[in-house]
Amino acid sequence: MPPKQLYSLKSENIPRATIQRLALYVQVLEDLDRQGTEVISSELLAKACTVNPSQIRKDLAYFGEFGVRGVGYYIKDLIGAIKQSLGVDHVWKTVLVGVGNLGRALLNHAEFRLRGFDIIGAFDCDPFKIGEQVSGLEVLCTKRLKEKVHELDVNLGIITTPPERAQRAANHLVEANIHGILNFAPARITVPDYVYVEYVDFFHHMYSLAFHITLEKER
Amino acid sequence: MPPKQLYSLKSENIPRATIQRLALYVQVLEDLDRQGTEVISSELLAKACTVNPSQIRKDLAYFGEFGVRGVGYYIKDLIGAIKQSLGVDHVWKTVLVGVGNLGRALLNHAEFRLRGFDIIGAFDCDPFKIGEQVSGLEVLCTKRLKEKVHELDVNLGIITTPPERAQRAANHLVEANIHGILNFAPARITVPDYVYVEYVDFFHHMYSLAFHITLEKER
DNA sequence: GAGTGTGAATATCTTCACAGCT
DNA sequence: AGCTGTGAAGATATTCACACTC
Repeated sequence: MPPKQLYSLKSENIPRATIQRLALYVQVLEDLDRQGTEVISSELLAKACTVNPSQIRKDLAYFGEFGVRGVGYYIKDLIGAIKQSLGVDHVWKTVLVGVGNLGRALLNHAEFRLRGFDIIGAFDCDPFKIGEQVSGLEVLCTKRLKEKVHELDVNLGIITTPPERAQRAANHLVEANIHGILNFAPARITVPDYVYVEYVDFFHHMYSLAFHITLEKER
Repeated sequence: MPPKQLYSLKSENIPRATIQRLALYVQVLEDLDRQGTEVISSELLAKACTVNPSQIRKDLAYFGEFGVRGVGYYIKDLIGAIKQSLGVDHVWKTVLVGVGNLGRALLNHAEFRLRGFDIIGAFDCDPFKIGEQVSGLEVLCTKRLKEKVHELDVNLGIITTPPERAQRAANHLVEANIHGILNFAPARITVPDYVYVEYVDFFHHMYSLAFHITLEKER
């Protein structure tokens, strides 16, 4: 028998695309909330997200019934419900490996903390960088990652190393018992099954732009 | 009758996922090429990309027949074929709007030029930033974007402004007749149909990590 | 023998359409 | 009357399985 859950997951297999859209809904809903809107229908939210209204209702239905028939969704409640469903209703402690240009930019990116991701450790293997202060954090030697992660009870890791060092960074994170990795390095990494990896690769997006523009031009 | 094409597109409707995977194949293939491998089967490439071998063959089949039965794919040839299919066999001139932490990091990111995306203009509306030199470029006022884009024949735009200024940046890019936009700002933007937009939102990925880890813990 | 290219089968995701609540 | 929640239908994407080629 499965353990009792914090929220009602109606199905085991939630499409990956649904999760991505939920993150989008939160973004758009928080915008609407700031603007003072209190209630919204799936139709209007759909328009703002450029998706189909049924899509939104289906996506939400995986987690529960958050709407009111004849009325729509109370925005504040819905934001709360989605955030709880996604597990972002609390702060996630995060470490970053690779203090290059991109790493620095992310460490200085205030939005991370704002969105519930608190980067509490910065690591690099370059002796010239170790000891440096970046955005209020002292850059530490990657060898000390495991120790620090245990000390501070960290859950997530971000890799911003050059591609050739991404696998080593991943190994350190796995060794430190981190179960979620966001990899910005343009390189595949191999990790055990229980570690979940997300890739952010700008070039894949640039390639996609190039392709679609080329296609359009040829028409 | 459609105009003659540079490469043989077998179908009009190529899945978006296929394009993303092709970019991944190029990445992995270039790695293999650097390591000196000359030929690879769909099975081995599939393993390296963690996808299904038929998937690879199907993806490639949209563009042509690049393999040799009984042998596999010649890596150098395949890289060339995919790059040509995607339209990344030549340099794409690119401008960037929003010279904040992230913008600076991208301007300093040598890999962009290496991968065929040459960022030749940096724009911002902050008078304190205008005139500053970043990675060999003078930061210009966003008002001069149109003029510069025409002068230099630019095709792609990157938005790295704060979310509240993303739409204005997009308007400037559309005005300058740019047809492809990579938007790093965590905000939806509205553009005409003929403009293709790709979104890069770190937080969507962070949310996804949070969700999958939460799910795993509850099991 | 080995491995591609591809139609057919399967799985997955999206949209429709409407019953059911407020 | 209005809008959600959802089974059924439709569209898309992935995988299988094998004919075909080197």
